[in-house]
Amino acid sequence: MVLDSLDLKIIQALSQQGRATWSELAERFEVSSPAIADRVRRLEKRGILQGYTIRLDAPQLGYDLTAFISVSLEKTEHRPAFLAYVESTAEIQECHHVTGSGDYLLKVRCRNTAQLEQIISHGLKGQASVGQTHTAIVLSTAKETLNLPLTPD
Amino acid sequence: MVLDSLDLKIIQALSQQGRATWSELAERFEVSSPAIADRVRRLEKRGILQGYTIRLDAPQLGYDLTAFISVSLEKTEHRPAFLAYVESTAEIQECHHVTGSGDYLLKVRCRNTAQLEQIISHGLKGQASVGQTHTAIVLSTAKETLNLPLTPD
DNA sequence: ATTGAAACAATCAAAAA
DNA sequence: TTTTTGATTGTTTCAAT
Repeated sequence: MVLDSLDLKIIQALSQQGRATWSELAERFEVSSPAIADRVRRLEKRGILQGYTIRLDAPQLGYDLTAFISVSLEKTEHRPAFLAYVESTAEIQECHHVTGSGDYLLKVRCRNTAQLEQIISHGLKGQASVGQTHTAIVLSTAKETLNLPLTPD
Repeated sequence: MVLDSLDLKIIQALSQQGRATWSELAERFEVSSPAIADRVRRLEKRGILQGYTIRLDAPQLGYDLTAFISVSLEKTEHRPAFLAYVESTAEIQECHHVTGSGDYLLKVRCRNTAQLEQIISHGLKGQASVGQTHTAIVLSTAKETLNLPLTPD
């Protein structure tokens, strides 16, 4: 089953205004609000719409430091322990298995360099599987969004 | 002006359930719903809570390919044109100025390798300022969240 | 920050496209 | 199967405290 143009318009609208009311969207797209509610419920059920969240200003919350850490794993048998560490560490926002020089690319948000050091030297290097790491500190962020380029007909 | 424990609890709750009703939060945190509404309005006004959005399943929407592209800029005078290109390209979800070998680290979501090639060979390499690029393809993603580790007292 | 009233939005069942 | 309508329920908002 495919997405029609109304589904895409709803997804696009909620990407920008995740708390838009069904009646707002109903008016904007010229359908009834139960129709919007139904579409959204179905998108949720299909797992396309996974949930609702907020965009935060990390620096205002004391998170002034963002870093990307490339991690090479040596002992592949300890990979589950590494992934469990990643899962349990709230400062690690993203963890991707990637091609290229490192095995995993981590996006980390932390309060300061002391906390970053803690994560690299104790958290990551403390994992039996972790070999080399390479850290790139974010100096500034020009763009950061979750939006996907959806093209409603 | 600082955040108190109720502010942090609201932020944390909305991070997980961005459409939670004020009355739900009011009951959970044992205050009235106008109190929740007021806190949220103030967090929005201060720019701490920047907005509401949704989490999408990118593969189900046809975005099967995620890549991180490290970009080196040569002619620094064309940097604004590069940033304008980044801004105008919906497939580029993130662009960070970073320390280390490349100047910028881009997170890109696209439909397939053909589209990735288009972005690298025409989009990026078409910019006067862009020198070398290094692309890491995401094989799988173990973690991907916007949440910050907030510690309510 | 709370209370209570008014305005508004979401949901459900029935029915129609 | 999906949408609309209209009634009901629940939520947000506002003024007063």
